[in-house]
Amino acid sequence: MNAPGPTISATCSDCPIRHRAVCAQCESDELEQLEEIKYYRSFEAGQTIIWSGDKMGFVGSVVSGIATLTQTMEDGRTQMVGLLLPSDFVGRPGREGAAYDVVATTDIVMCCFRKKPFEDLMVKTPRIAHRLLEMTLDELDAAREWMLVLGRKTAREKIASLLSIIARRDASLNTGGPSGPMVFDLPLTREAMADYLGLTLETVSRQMSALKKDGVIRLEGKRHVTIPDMGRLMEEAGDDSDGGFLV
Amino acid sequence: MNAPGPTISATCSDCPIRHRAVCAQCESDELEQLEEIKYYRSFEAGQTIIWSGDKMGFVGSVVSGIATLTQTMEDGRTQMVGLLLPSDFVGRPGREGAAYDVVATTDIVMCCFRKKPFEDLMVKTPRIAHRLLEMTLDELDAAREWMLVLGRKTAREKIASLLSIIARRDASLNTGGPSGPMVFDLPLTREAMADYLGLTLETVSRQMSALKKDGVIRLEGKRHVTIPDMGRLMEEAGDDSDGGFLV
DNA sequence: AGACCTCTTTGACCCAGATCAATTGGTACA
DNA sequence: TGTACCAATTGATCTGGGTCAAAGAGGTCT
Repeated sequence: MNAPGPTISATCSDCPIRHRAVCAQCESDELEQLEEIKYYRSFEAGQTIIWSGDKMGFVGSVVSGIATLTQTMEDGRTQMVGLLLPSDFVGRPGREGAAYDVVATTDIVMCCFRKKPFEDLMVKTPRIAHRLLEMTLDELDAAREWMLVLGRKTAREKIASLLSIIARRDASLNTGGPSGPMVFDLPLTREAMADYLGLTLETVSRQMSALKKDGVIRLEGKRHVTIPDMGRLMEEAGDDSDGGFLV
Repeated sequence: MNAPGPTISATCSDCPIRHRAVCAQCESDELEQLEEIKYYRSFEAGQTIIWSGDKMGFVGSVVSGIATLTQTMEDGRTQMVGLLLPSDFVGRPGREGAAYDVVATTDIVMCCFRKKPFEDLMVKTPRIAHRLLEMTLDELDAAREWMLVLGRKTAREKIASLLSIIARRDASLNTGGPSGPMVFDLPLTREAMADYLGLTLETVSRQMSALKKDGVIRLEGKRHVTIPDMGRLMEEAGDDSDGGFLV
């Protein structure tokens, strides 16, 4: 697909692998070993990184950019089943094939580990295995939280839920706490939002307009969003507990 | 809640823990150690086994009966996020609180391990940790498969999807292969089915009647189901690949 | 500047599934 | 044998979101 990304100069110290993904609590010698089998790859917006059913040669995490996990029915209906933001992990150690398409939504850089050596390392260092279990449990929680969104929320609540997730993730990476207005650029087209939420793009557009009219969000251009009152948004989303869900 | 189940005479040899859950590939001395911290509990139909937010003192797997994982919004809307059939595992090693309610749908017997000793054992025996990672990845796949059902399928397809899951799970436990008609008892009320599928109970009832009228299923009484042609049911479900999804 | 993109918004209409309500059937209990 | 209770069915009507169609709003290329 793509040559190891020579375009970026990232070193492990700015690679999110350090603070959120695999080696969060690793000892330095374990980090060392991860370093040795690490490499970078970059993909352009729109490119499919992994096709469902393909065998995956690597695992890794997102350094910059956005990707999505998508499932498609034969007649073309698609449902996004996961959103990969910087520092999120992709891959199924111990599994052969991919279960869904992974598609780059923006230009994206990934920090990869070849699968075989990674699995070997995992066997030798239980700490990495435990960390992976933890990450997988997080993803499972997020997936189940999302099942509630898909199954029971209205279109307006769905949009609000998605915005609040993106806002929180964005904030935790860039700025300080969630006090005061939050500002971010939507990394998704209306169509991608629709695929995530089980809606049509027209409904997404209408509900965005409605939330704007009601002052819940402010929009400059199509993508630049300001959220004056995060609490208000979360009420709209139907989860009043500021409950920590994580995508 | 309940005393360790003296009502059952199960020994580990008939406990599903052996063939599908934690110790599937364990050595005998590891099994030995699991035996030591194992105990049984039983719950009555309708009883809540664990409340969302409670701290959970145990992990375990279902020996007999059915339980569900359920999420509830403040206004009472509920979404079932998982179905626990015999041999399924519950619990989040390394996590404090439960993320959702676990409710016994029928009378149920569980094979439990106290959490602390189980976690200790997990640290000592990487094989158990790996087995857990595998199980969690399975659950994640199932959850994401279900996201497609919730987000993109019609009511009829949803019902067919649920029936085909239950039929396959049931068959793999009781009879031989999936050839010839399949027969089973629905372990869920129409309301529970609705909560699983993001529908109302009336819609579930109507679609069950429609599938019956069209000869896709046969019904005796309210719960006893015969599926004359499994392939037909799977077409109705919208997944034509006989794809292995596992609840 | 104009032609051509792709993404987005908005309007008009329709329908699958929700809602409200009445009826049926089974079974437990007195 | 009646009444009380629950799960399930079925009917009538309403509505949120889908569908189809037309425009607007930035971009980019020549």
